[in-house]
Amino acid sequence: MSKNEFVCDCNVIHEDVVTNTKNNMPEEYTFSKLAEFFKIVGDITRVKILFALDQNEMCVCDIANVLGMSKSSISHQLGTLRRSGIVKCRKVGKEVFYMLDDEHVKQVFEVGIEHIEHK
Amino acid sequence: MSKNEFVCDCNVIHEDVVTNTKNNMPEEYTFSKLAEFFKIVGDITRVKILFALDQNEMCVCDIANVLGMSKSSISHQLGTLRRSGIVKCRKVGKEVFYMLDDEHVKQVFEVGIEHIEHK
DNA sequence: TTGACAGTTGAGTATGTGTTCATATATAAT
DNA sequence: ATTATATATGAACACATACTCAACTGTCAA
Repeated sequence: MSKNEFVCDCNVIHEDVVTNTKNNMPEEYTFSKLAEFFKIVGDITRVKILFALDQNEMCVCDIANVLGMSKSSISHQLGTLRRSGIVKCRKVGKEVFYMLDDEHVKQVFEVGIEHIEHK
Repeated sequence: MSKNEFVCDCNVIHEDVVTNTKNNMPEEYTFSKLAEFFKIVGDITRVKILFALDQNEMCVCDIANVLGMSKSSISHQLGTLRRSGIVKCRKVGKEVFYMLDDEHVKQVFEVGIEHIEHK
């Protein structure tokens, strides 16, 4: 217990780097939110939905047609996106129009596309 | 088969929007790459690793200590990050130093943090 | 050569997740 | 009221994935 105040099975190789980095790490909550956000975008169906909604607000049927998928599946994914605050909707009669909730989503696409084009 | 040339069980509500959006959609490969990239970043362990490597290049033991996790687990995740081209490494004796492979990763963090702070 | 150590890797397991199916809700039209 | 339609939702299934454990490779030191 003299030199191992860390909760893992490793020796500390570069103790100064480890200590400094530990001190600079944001709190768990920040990482959690960050990862959750990217995880939502990191699904091919949802990324397609977001791309479509970046062009037009659309109802569930429209999106299902654009992606060639079932309404149920799209509705589930829209629920996920809505609960994550990435998408919002307005109801008009029987139809529900979905749109992007956040202007950052466009920026997310740009960064991502820039990355994959850079490779 | 007269009005349903789409591969799903829905009626087309706004056919013009659907057709236009379909025409503007990038190819499957682009979406696939885009989603894959965000999926990799969208894990709390990997996002922590990337944040740490954004500050210093580090060996596996260092990262394991910073995150308080096992070397094996970190090594697995570093393999994933390396195979995705997000991280690269250099070997020095027994140690393997990992670093960010891509200058866009910093930008990804910025966009993500901006998003979660905006909420 | 032998032992110690940094790191990798495959198998196993537990958990998470995306889609489908069936059903429910809500609104509009007849 | 009844029917049709647009969407939502819970359960179930199939598949993916993050961690652990054990075994392995490669490098350094004695």
